[in-house]
Formats: sequence, structure tokens, C-alpha cells
Amino acid sequence: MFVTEGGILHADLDSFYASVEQRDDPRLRGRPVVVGGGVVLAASYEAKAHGIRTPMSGRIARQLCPGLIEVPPRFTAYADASRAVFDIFADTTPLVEGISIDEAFLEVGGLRRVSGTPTQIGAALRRRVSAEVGLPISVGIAATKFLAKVASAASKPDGLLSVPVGGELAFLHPLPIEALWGVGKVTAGKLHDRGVVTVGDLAALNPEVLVSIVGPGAGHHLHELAHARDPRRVRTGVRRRSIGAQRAIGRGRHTGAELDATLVALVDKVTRRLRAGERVGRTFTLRLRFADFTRATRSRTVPRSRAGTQGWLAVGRELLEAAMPMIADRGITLLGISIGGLEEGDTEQLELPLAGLGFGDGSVASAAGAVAVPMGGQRATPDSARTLDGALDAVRDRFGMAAVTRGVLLGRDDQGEMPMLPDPAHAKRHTG
DNA sequence: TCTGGGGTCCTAGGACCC
DNA sequence: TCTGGGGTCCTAGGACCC
Repeated sequence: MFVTEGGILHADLDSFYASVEQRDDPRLRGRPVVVGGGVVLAASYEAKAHGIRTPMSGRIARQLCPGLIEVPPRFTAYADASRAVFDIFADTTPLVEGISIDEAFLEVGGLRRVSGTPTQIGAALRRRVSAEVGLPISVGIAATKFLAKVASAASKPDGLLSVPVGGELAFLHPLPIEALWGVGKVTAGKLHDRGVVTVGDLAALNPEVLVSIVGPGAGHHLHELAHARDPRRVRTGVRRRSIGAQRAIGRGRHTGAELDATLVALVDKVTRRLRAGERVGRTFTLRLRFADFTRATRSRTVPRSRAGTQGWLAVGRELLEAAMPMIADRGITLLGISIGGLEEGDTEQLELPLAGLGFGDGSVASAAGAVAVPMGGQRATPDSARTLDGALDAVRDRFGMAAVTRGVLLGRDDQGEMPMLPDPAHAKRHTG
């Protein structure tokens, strides 16, 4: 059979979060909707028609579109929808490479006899996602991953586009360089300064000149992409290399206690995810963002055997302590952590999860003294870790707690104080 | 335009080892 | 004693993506 189309399919849900909201609330359909709080996380096509983009501040978005409907994000709903769509991907071909919550590559080149041409498979996939999950999805088809991705973007909204074999350059060269994967604002600016505007312009550039503009790594990569050369295969089973969490904490002064409470909450969140995924890490990175939007990172690598929950908190505190002069100087607006160097690991050796007290508005957490309360060096069994995690979830649901400390929990609600976890020997009363 | 919360990969210098 | 090349690991920063 003469093959006229490539076998790689890129499937990309349209305005994912906003589409889920419109699916679940009929009143939002056909209306300009954005998902997000301070910034726009996703915009419906009706909102995009007003020039709204992500990540744009909510204030600007409201100015652009007076009738705009703003919805807070519901991440669990998006995760559920994503799972349902990925189940359909897996049902389509065993060769699926997920690249984010809402997009994936599918290798379907070998399925012609069983399932039809890539275009037929892509069309069937779109019908199934629409019928079974109720969401619009766009599909690009090409001989390479990169072109398939460009094709799906070009097909939006709710479309399908196949770049025929042999027609790659005709499709690619008129596009602006920003269409290339890896060309962002900075690189585009450098290239524009040289008069390079389209992918065709870039392809015509001597590779050595290109390297001198953007560096060797990006230079060779972009030269290849501009000639539609991309040898990367669809890979299954790609594992995450780091897990992190961050929190924007607004402008203004933040006390050391507040920052510590935030750090404790972040460490708790990340180490729970490590336990859930049975992974252990080696490198802890503290991320800071300042009022002028400059950033800094501080990292520390430790022996894997020492990488437990309490150990990570200690590392985080050391790094934060060392960064305090910089924080005092520049004014911190975001605190984040990530743990990298991940491997499958024996999570049984991890210490108990963090537990404790803290409230959503930070100030209370700080007033309550959200500090770690050691539990006498106890080791966690998988069961005790899960139990404690479950108890903490219940406490969070009930009190809206954000920051937590390790040790015994005492909560306070309308009924008065409530001991949340056993171990009275280490009870520490917080009156919030 | 004044900014969220996840991630990936690349570069470059220094320490250290053979 | 002074010198070389090559490799790995760690840290920090930056560009980019969704």
C-alpha cells in the first residue's frame, strides 16, 4: 500500500478546563467562560474571541470581555475527565505517550489493517471522546511528533488535520517561528532581530549562524525541526522526574513563621505524593519568586537513604533560613519546592507524614505556631502513613487547613477542641 | 499585561576523581 | 613538582511548555 500519511497522531483537548466546565454546567455553554482565580488558567472559545489568553490576569480578561463568566478550578473533575480520555487513547493503540493532562501522542501507523488509516482512526477517536466524555478534542496527524503537534494546533478548534507525506515543508515553512516547539518569547526575539520570521526563513539559515544566535543545543534542534526532521519515537512509560508544589503568597511582608508554615505545608503535600507513588528522591529545590518577579532557586542533594519526610523538611528549613537575607531584601511573593532525582523506592522507610495545625489564611497558622512537633522518631508503616494521611484529609476538609505541622492534631470548631490523632504524649495545644 | 501551578530540558562553572 | 585530558556530580539559573 502506498502510504500517503504519517502514523503519529497528536490528540489535544480543546480549552480543556473550560470545556469541562461547559460540559458540566449547561448555563455556561456558548458563553465566554474562563477558569481561574488571579490568572486565567483556561478560556472557552467564546472568551478567546475577545482576545483572552492564558495566562492573563483576571482583571485584564474582565476588561476585554464585560460579560465574562469566571469559574474557580475543579482539579479533581479535570483529572477524572483526563483519565476517561486516556482510557480511550489506550483503547485505540498500546503506544500512547502522555505529555500533559490534556494531550498525548499515539502511534497508529501499524494499525492500518486492524483499525484503518490514521485519519480514520483519528476521526473515530474524536467521535468517541465526544460521545463518551463529552469533550471536544483536536487531532493532528503526521510522520513526526513535532509535525503532528503543529497539525493539531492548526486544526483547532474541534478539528482534524493530516499533513501528507511529502507535503511537510509546504505546510511548515509559511508558519511563524513561534510555531516551533522550543521557540518562546526570548528565542523568537533573537531571531526576529535577524529578520527571521517564518519557519522557512529559519530553514534557509546556515546552521552555524543559527547556533551563534541561540546556542548549540537549541540551534541544531531548531534547524532539524525547520526541515521537518524529528526522529523522536512515541515512547510509553515515561516517568516523572520531579514532583513539586508551590504557593503564591502575595505582596507585602511575610514573617519567618508564615514562611515556615507554608514550607511545612508544601513539604507535606509533596511527600504525600511521593508516598502515594512509591517514589523516593534525592534533590530538594527551594524556589523563590520576588516582588519584582525575579526568581531564585536553592537546592541540596542528599543520600537517597536519608531522604525522608522529616529530612526534607529539615533541608527545606536550612535553605529557607539561608535565603532569609535575600527575602528581606527583595520581598517574596512565591514559595515553592520540588524534589527530583526520583526513583522507585521503598516508601516504608519514609517517616511519618507531617501533621498538625494551620489555617487557610496563613496569619492564623503563624499565630498558632505551625511548627514541627517531633513524634519521638517513630517510623511509619505503610498502614500508619495512609491512616495519618487520611486523618489529615479529613481535618483539612473540615477546617480548611492549609499548613500543617507534624505531631498531634488539635482542631477547633463550633463544638470546641477535638483531638484528631492519637499520641497524647506529644499533644501540643493550639488555640488558633 | 502584571502574573498560577505544575513540569521539562539545557548550560555553565566548580569540585572531585582517575 | 607541575602538568593534561576526560569524566561525573552538584548547584544555580534560564528558557520553554501546558
